[in-house]
This record gives sequence, C-alpha cells and structure tokens, in this order.
Amino acid sequence: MTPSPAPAQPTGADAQLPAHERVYRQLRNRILWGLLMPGAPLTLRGLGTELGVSMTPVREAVRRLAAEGALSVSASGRISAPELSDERLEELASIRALLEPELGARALPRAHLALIDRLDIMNHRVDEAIVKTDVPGYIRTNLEFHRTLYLRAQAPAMLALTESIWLQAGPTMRALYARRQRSEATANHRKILAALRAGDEPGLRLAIRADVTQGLRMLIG
Amino acid sequence: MTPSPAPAQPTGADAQLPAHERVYRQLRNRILWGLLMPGAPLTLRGLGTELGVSMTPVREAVRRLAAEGALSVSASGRISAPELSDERLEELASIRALLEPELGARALPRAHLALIDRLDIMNHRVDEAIVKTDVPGYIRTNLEFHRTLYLRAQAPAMLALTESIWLQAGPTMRALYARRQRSEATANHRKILAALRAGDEPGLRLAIRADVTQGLRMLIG
DNA sequence: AAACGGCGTTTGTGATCACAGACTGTGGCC
DNA sequence: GGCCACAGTCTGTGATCACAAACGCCGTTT
Repeated sequence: MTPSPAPAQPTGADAQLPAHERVYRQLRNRILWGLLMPGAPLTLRGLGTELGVSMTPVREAVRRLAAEGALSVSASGRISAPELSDERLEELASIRALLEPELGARALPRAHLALIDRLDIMNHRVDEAIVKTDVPGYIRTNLEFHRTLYLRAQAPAMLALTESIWLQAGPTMRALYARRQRSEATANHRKILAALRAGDEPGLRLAIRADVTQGLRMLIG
Repeated sequence: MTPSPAPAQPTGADAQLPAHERVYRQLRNRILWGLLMPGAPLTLRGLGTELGVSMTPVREAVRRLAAEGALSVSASGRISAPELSDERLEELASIRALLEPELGARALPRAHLALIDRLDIMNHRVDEAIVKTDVPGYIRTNLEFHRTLYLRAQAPAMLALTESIWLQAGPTMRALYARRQRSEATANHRKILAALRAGDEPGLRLAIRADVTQGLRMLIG
C-alpha cells in the first residue's frame, strides 16, 4: 500500500505533535517542493477536512506561513500561494546571492570529508531527479543539498532567513521549472564541492553565487 | 484624560482592522521598542483581556510573531520574549551588517534632498532621546531613521528580513542599552547622511556597517 | 535545611458556533 | 449581446467551551 500524501489520521512520530504543527509542516513542504501552483486558492475548511483537523489549527499554521511570506492572504482574508512579479523574483535571487555565499563561507572551516561525501551523494540524487524530469524531486533534493551544507555554518538565524526565501519562491520556481529544465545545476554543485575540498573560500562564494543566481535569473530573462 | 497605552476599545483608524491585526501591531511595537524584558512571560488570556479581545486573535498574533522570531514559545507552549545568547546576538549583528549596507546602496540613487532633510530631522530626534536617556525612544527613533532610508531601496523582501532581525533583537537591545548609553550613534548617522549627500556608495556602505556593528558589538564585549 | 510529593490553579489546545462580508452564478434589463 | 442586480453559498473572523498538561505553591519527609 502506497503512503497517502495527506493522512487524515496522524501517523508515526507526528502523532504526538500538536495539530497546528503538523498542518504547518505539511503545508510548508508542499510549498517548498513546488506542489502548489502560484495563485492557487486555499481554504481553512478545505485544508481542515483534508488533514483531519478543525479550522483552528489550520488558521494558526496559515498565519505562520503568511508571516514567512510562504502564503499570501488578500485584504478580504482569502488565502493563496503567492504570485511573484519578476522584480520580486530578482530581489529574492539577490538576497540568496547575499546570504548563501556567507553561509557557505562559514560552513567551510567546519566541513570535514564525511560531510562532503554526503553532499556528493545528495548531488547524485539531484542528477537522478533531473534525468527523470521530476521537478518537485529536483527542487527538494537541490534544497537538501544546500541546507545540509549551510547547517554546518552554525548560523541558525541566517539559515532561517534563507529558508524563508526558498519558501517564498517555492510555487513560482515550480511553475517556471516546469517549462525549462536545468542541467548545469549539478555542474555548479560540483564546483561547490571542489572548492569545499580545496578549502578555497573565494571560489566557494563564487560557485554558490553562480548556482543561486543562474537558477533564478535565467528563468526571468 | 491621558490616552491609555493599551485601549480596550479600538480607537481611530484601527477600528476597522481585524482584531488579530491590532493585537499583532500592538505586540510588535512593544517588542520592537524594547518595552518587553527578555524572558518576560506572556499569556494568551492576559493579553486578551488587556487588549479587549478573546484568546483566538491573540493566538494568531502570537503565532505570527513567533514565526518572525519576535517571540519564543517553549515546548509546552509557554510564550515569552526571547532571551538571546551572545553568539546569537553576534549573528544578528552580522546579518544586519550584510543586509543593511545593501539596502542603503540601493536607496542611494533614489535618495533626493527632501529625503535627506527628513533623515536629518529624524537624527535630531535620536539625539534628543539620547540626552533625555529615553531608551525606548532612542531605539524607536533610531529604527525609524534606518527604516525611512531603506524604504527607498524598493526592496520589500530585504526590508522585511531586516525588520525581522530588529524584532528578534528588540528585547535584548533594550536590556543592554539600559546599562550603557550610546552617543556615537548620531555621529555614525551623520556619516551616513554625508555619504548620501555625496553620492558615495562605498562610504555609505561603510558608514551603515559601522553604525550597525558598533551598536551591537560593543554591548557584548 | 533541602529535596520530594501532591494538589489546586493556570495555561495552551482544539472543536464548535454565530456572524458578516465577499464571491459566484443566474436571471432580468437596457 | 452585454451589463447590472440579486440571491445563495462560501469563507474568514472571533467568542466560547471542554480538556489535558504544566506550573507553582505548600506541606511533609529525610
């Protein structure tokens, strides 16, 4: 039996988590992995029945995600996945170009070989998702790659900001990636890994910056 | 009759805003202006009766602020103003040092004289708050100065991230500023204004960076 | 005197309900 | 044919309530 994408009953380790937390994670993953189309409308009651809870915890989860920019609520309170203008996308890209090289540079002195090997393996997963043209899979594994590296930076606030940016761009990224498929992503990742192995901070900053900006910039132009 | 600091009945323009929005703004300002001590406990019912609403809108506002890092909730759900470690404070300072010079640089080409004059006036207000040793007033006017400049950058996402950092540091800043009072803040601000008038981007970046890092760094060491 | 145990109180959580506003689609009118 | 008005439905909002867990206080014990 295949696992249901949205279990009405809490299963496994999630059983003891508060309902609003489960709803939050569920929605967050959908957004982050590009499973929601930009502008797609959501309703409190709909999400509640779908996830097997009442409106109350759903409201809290939605409010939380809206605060992170992951969802947008209209003046009248309607909830939807955000639609980003090109200027906004460029801004998000330049924020990534600002924060992520810094996170990489901070992770560099703490990145031992075991970590680099794990990143290498993750990069293979990114590759697989690309050849299978599995867009959500590509987005997910790509972000996992970056996140695993940045975790070593020991900078939780900076990482939280960065993930907030990913979240904001999630739905739009998906919609854009559906049109053009990237393959130079793994090339950039290989450059990142090489700089990591060499302990080359300027090279690492450059490689991360290239990876981040190429991904978004070429989707606009 | 003096205006109550926390009106139980919505007054003026706020009357038509949703209750959760009013609660959010009320709490946000208290945090941002350093009116809450780090670790100070808050309760949903307490805030509700104080602000004249039920628990429901308070819960949404608190959840939203917690998502921005402005409040911390324990594993058991207790709400309090966050207590930041020194490492965390340093991290927040370096994030400010990363984002704010960029915001300033983007605002620079759009900063006409009227704006600079307004900033000058605001800087006088900062000065007044300092000589009166009005700590919340100093924090508030100082942030107003920065915010007014950054608004010209036309980078809403970057500004939102920056304000989130201010929010996170709010209570701790207050607790630290209560001990030592800064006076070179206005000197840095004057350097910012001079660079703005001269159209000197590198100088502006440097001045903002100095203003931001001096404020926090010297409170730690 | 310090640590432990127990109980009353306080606190967050989640469900339910009444209500007002917004949206949808349908019909009639110009 | 296109535009507008109206009604029905859907949606978010906020209050209230029952409940379980956590906290704090106080008396007892070692």
